[in-house]
Amino acid sequence: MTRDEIFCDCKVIHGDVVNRVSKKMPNDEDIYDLSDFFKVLGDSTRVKIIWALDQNEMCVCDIAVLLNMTKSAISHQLRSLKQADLVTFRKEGKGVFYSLKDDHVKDIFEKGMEHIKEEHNIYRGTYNEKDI
Amino acid sequence: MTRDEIFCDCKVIHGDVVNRVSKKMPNDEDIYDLSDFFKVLGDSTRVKIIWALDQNEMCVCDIAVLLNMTKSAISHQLRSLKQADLVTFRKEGKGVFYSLKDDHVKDIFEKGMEHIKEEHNIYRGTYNEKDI
DNA sequence: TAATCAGTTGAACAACTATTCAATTATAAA
DNA sequence: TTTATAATTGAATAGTTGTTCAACTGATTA
Repeated sequence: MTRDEIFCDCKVIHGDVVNRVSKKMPNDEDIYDLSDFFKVLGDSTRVKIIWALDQNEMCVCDIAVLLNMTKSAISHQLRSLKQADLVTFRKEGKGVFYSLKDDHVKDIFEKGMEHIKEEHNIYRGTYNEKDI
Repeated sequence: MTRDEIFCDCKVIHGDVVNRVSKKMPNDEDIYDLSDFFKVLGDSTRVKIIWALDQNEMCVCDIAVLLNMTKSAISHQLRSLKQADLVTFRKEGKGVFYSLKDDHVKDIFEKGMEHIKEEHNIYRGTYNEKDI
């Protein structure tokens, strides 16, 4: 009994493909880590914070004013970014100064922007949407 | 009246930094597009689908069996991926075969994996995996 | 000491989202 | 035609998440 007959309302057409791909799939832990990582980047507030910190280290108040949000909201988001190892911080007097931890994110942002800009170009040129 | 005195319970310490960074910030539309793009990648099911389609084009049934999920659930997720212009499809008989639309995602996944693996290395020493 | 400000935290709430379920469409074969 | 399978769709639901609010900690200063 092969993988493609286990359950579900499918008579799989390409059991060979499924089996081959199945063996090459990353383990679940890596999948979850990866999607969790992108989940952190999937919020406009956090994207803004990352973008800002890429320009300059900033304290919570600075970010709050920059984004026109409360210190509490910013602090909560910084906690997520800290847990995801995207930002680090140093304390100075009453203030806490945050900064980016490494530059992987910058590369990823650039790639993401490329993707977005290309989609824009597609729509401006030939449009082909929903023609089923 | 400068940016840093508008509102909020902060006496901003670094108004100069805030103003400078503020001018360099991307416009809101780009920020939202970027975070929406990452939001699509921020789900383990969609990550698995993308990873699978990077190996081979597959029909909905194939993916459903591979991930041990219902066709309906897969179809819903494929819709998200389609809307985000990450996948495309071709019809053949009763089946619909999906495949990756471009290779931006592959680059981004690799960068993301690098980030994750580096975090692991912090905890487990400096062992570095380089196969592929 | 008391007062002030930067920042954090937890609970509550509203908004969002992934999956399930049932119904439906579409193509192919009997 | 009828039957069967692939795939899609919409509604409902359970789980997740971002922000607000209030209370709190800790460092600085009067």
